[in-house]
Amino acid sequence: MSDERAAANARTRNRGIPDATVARLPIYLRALHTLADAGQRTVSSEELATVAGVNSAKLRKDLSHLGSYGTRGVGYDVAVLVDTISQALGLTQRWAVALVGVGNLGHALAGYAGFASRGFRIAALLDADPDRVGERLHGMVVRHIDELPAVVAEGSVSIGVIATPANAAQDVCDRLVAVGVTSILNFAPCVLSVPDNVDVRKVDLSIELQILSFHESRKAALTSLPSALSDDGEDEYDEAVGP
Amino acid sequence: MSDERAAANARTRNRGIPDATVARLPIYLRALHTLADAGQRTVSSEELATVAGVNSAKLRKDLSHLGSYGTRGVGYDVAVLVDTISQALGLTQRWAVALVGVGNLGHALAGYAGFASRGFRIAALLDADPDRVGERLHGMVVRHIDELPAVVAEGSVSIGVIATPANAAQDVCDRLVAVGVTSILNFAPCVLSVPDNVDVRKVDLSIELQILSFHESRKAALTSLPSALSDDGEDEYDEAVGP
DNA sequence: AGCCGCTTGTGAACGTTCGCACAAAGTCAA
DNA sequence: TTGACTTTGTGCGAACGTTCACAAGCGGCT
Ligand SMILES: NC(=O)c1ccc[n+]([C@@H]2O[C@H](COP(=O)([O-])OP(=O)(O)OC[C@H]3O[C@@H](n4cnc5c(N)ncnc54)[C@H](O)[C@@H]3O)[C@@H](O)[C@H]2O)c1
Ligand SMILES: NC(=O)c1ccc[n+]([C@@H]2O[C@H](COP(=O)([O-])OP(=O)(O)OC[C@H]3O[C@@H](n4cnc5c(N)ncnc54)[C@H](O)[C@@H]3O)[C@@H](O)[C@H]2O)c1
Repeated sequence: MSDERAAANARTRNRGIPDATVARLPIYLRALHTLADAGQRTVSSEELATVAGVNSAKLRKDLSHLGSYGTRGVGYDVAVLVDTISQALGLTQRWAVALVGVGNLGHALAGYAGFASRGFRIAALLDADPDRVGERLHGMVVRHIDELPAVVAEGSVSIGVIATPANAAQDVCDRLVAVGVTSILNFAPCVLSVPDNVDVRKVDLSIELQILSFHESRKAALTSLPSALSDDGEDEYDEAVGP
Repeated sequence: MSDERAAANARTRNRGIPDATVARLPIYLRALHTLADAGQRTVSSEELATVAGVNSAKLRKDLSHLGSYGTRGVGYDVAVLVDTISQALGLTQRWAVALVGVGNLGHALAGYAGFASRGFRIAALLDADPDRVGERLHGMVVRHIDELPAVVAEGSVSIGVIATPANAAQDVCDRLVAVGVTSILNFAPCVLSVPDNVDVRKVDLSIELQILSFHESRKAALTSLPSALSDDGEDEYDEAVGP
């Protein structure tokens, strides 16, 4: 082994699987399910990479973090890979999710089939509005946010989804954390403050649109200006392009 | 097996502002709006970084890509920074957006105030279902997807949002590209294939949940293992935004 | 004016991610 | 068994991103 350095390096901050890889595993899993449904038994890294929209070397390196499950000259067994990735992502168990905020977005989320088709179960719908509490929705009854402790205890909830307005999100977040939720998915456009042991991920539509806007205006500038737009970050203070 | 490396390969060209920075500019912008609403005139990198949930050195480096707009010993003028970032993101113009797929999610998106409050305008709602076409929704009428060419031409639409089922997404995407849309936000859980000049961003709820699942199961494993309490969580935490 | 404390802007070190290129390891046919 | 062929798994350098640390610059105070 020439892994002295690698071992020392890994020991410094060993997380096992790189973040970038973890973020892609669900994409591979989805692609594999598609292939499995089409009856395909094995798949090469080249083919799977194409379906998943990534480079094949990257795919192989990603999978190598999970172990060595391929067969050289053949490829990967689709079923084995599905199991392996599911295992790595912790999808062998069914996670219970509490959805807080049953407004416009919350209604859509509550009925989203993609929750159940992956290993997630909506354990409860919660809202603060008395008019909403008691509403029947997709076989569930909306309960009051004050019932959160009971709901979490009953359902072994460890994941919370926040779909409230931004000004309520931190309060809801604090309540979730207080009752033991350690993973939060936040749809509200705000930064949440949580303890170190709690993971937060956010989905923000308007951030995505603004990123598209950046590229779009860059493209528009390129079509009208033939010269390359180059910024050397030196002492020149060149104002950005206008519309 | 035609075009797989399309997107990743094309973005090798130097763009001036790093991708990671562009992705954070909207967060800074939101934080700045909050501060401005609270009447604050200037802000230090330390304070703004705290509100935005990032490291202050990172914030300063990000802003330095836009030019030198701070005053040493004082900080940044909030209004100037809002203008500068808005300019950089191309938000000085109002982008027209076409929303395709007015189902559960589409209904929520159509009514989303966050569209308009940033510089985006929903120019049209489109669906393929004859029963949905003609429906009035938030002051707009749902039109048939076949009217897309007319809709795009009328409204100067350059951004498309796809909220159809996954099996229709590629077809809708192709139609959007065919009529000149060059930025697409995709909510369907699938990989879209587009020409090099088209940008695609995706929002995928179930990927986010699966990433949370990974960390959650990692945490569960740690509580039963006595050794090696290394830091696992790597998230954005720190302060929240104001009222 | 001169000093002092504060904050920006950035060089440099470090960490992470990417993708090429290729040896190793397998299949398959004869 | 051998050899042709296919595909994995990974070493490596480059590109990208993050963080530290501090000189340079600014405002205010004496
Ligand atoms: N609608 C969209 O398409 C969309 C898209 C992206 C992001 N978002 C964000 O998602 C969030 C919800 O959006 P929406 O359109 O559903 O808003 P909404 O106003 O329709 O729904 C919000 C719901 O949260 C409930 N609520 C308020 N305070 C609460 C509290 N303290 N505890 C529990 N519930 C509480 C309200 O009673 C309401 O039912 C917002 O932050 C919005 O910015 C919405
Ligand atoms: N509902 C959610 O909370 C949620 C969350 C995340 C992702 N998604 C994804 O968003 C997409 C939409 O979800 P939904 O729950 O709104 O589904 P939905 O079935 O309620 O709505 C889909 C809409 O798309 C329309 N449509 C179908 N084919 C079309 C075509 N070729 N052209 C134009 N319109 C077409 C349908 O008529 C329907 O109105 C799905 O891909 C889903 O996986 C939904």
